[in-house]
Amino acid sequence: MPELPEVETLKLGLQKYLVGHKILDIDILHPKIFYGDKADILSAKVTDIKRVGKGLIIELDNGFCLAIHIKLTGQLIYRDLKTSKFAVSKEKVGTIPNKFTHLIFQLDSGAKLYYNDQRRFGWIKVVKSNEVMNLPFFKDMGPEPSVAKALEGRPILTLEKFRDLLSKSKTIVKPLIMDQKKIGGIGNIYANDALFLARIDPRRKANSLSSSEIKKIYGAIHTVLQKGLDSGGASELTFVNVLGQDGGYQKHTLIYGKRGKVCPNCGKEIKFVRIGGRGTYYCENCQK
DNA sequence: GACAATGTTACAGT
DNA sequence: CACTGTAACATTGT
Repeated sequence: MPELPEVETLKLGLQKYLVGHKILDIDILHPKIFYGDKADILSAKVTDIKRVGKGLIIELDNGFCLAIHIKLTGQLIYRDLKTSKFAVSKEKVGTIPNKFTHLIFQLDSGAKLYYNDQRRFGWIKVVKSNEVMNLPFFKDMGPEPSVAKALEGRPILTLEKFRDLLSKSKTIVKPLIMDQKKIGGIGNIYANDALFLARIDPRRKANSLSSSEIKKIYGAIHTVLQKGLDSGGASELTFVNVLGQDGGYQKHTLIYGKRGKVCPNCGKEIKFVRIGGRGTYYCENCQK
């Protein structure tokens, strides 16, 4: 997914194009994706879009909201008279709607919001606005790196909190920073790149890291997330922005995905191992 | 065919 | 309770 920079990219796009629109109807082509009663939101108007970690919230003006998680392969694509003229990513979207389109939100003035999802892991839930943070995925979400604005009131990942978290955990550092209950928003691409940038071996135990190493990782996390955001996200699998266009970070990863290639820092071969079930790339020479 | 893929959760085991 | 590993969800690409 869509990790924090990708979801933030979507959020900004939805804010620009969706706010002010009324939801007239929802075509549910695949029921597994949609939870709740669509009658609760018909003719409601979108007032704002929020982000909680890798989750999205579409706020409505009738006391309800839509909580969204696009998991690995979800897409939210907005089309109206104007944006229909923009070309969508030929490779990641093709035509719209397509065989992976599972929900179509019919908006006023003929605008539409499409939810596509190749693997159908994602979900969209109708929830009362004042209960949305009770959803397990949102309730347990850890503090947010401060590169992008999250929902008001969400805790921020300060260096002190980060230091406290790492120094008290016996877990391996890479799965720890990817644990959404510990930190909201970091996934496999940015975890790999942040640890490479900080020159830390992803297999290190968190509580073995020195104070200055922790500070380096903290800085590196913010640097790579910001870079991801500046590139409009990473379109490694199927991610596209709200206009259906590719992001650029996948072309600029530091080490993620470079299996069999050489380290950009020292030229030695990049190692690939599995840590916590996830593909992990690192340079034995540079990351200690 | 085998294996891997930006995520999350449930469960079994240590 | 803390932590690790595995499978599951479904599909595509190498």
